[in-house]
Amino acid sequence: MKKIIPISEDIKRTLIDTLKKKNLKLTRQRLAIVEVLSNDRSHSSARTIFEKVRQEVPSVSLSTVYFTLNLLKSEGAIKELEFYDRENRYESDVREHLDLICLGCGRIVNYDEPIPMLKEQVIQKTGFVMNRMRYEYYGYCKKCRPNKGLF
Amino acid sequence: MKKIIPISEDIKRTLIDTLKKKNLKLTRQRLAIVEVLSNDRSHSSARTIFEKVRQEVPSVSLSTVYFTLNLLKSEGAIKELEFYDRENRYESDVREHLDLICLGCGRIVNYDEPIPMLKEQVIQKTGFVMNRMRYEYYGYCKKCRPNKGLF
DNA sequence: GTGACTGCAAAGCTTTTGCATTAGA
DNA sequence: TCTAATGCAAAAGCTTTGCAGTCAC
Repeated sequence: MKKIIPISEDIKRTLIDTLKKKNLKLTRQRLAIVEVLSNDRSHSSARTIFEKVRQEVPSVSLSTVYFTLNLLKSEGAIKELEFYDRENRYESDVREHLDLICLGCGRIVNYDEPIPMLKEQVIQKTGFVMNRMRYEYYGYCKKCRPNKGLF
Repeated sequence: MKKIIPISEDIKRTLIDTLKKKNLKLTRQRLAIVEVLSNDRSHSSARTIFEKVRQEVPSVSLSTVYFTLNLLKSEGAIKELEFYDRENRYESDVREHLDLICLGCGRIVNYDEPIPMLKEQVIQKTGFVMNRMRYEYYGYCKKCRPNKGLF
């Protein structure tokens, strides 16, 4: 019987394996960053990740955080998202999904239901080959909606 | 018989009407910015728009360009997109569409075929009400693909 | 005429870089 | 040991802001 592994453990393992596979060092800083990333469902910014990592490794620097995030990003192990509030956000769940971005509270929630893919259609009509996608809806979540009216 | 209006004229009119409706002044700088935006199919950055406007109004400043772009953005007349090369891009075609972003040549092309909307589905399952969407595919266009292989 | 707009310079933020020091394998 | 990774400070790039002068209405 297959043991059920929580998604965060799964992600953590993927991130560590990514580093190991490339013979990259598993430093305390990197392990702490991986820990934060894999437990984070809220699409944190580099600064937020830095603050959290600092609780574990007080001496960590922002440049180390950026360096590691770029490393993981270039290996495709995490996704980077630019948003309209100027700070980039990072997420460790690289499965294809729609992000719901609340303009009220700023929260970003994954919509995990399957979404229709246009891959085939696009390549046929335009010759454009997709590597990676980004689907985002900007609007208001259930909690913030009452303050804003329905539309 | 309805006269056929090129889309850029249409957009130009919309942008100017937006300004007029809000009692905003139609300065030389703003008119030049509107002109550039409405003729631009390439999702220009603020700097690029600035360079183009400068040909018409040599004294224009970057801050004026940013100020005006933010004005039009806050009125919903243009869209701002953050991309992975650090400069934001602006587009005046606010109709819903998929952007195809080539990682080779950097070009951004609109995919104008209809795309399935999940609006109803999302609001039903999550209570999230969408205002604005963003669909993007990152990959390689027909021209750049040969250098990169199919996948 | 008057308040909104402009242009300049300077500041603000996020992200990157250079380099001496440190530490993982 | 030996090289990659770290941390610091400084730089780089994009965007915003403060303010005095200017211009559209």
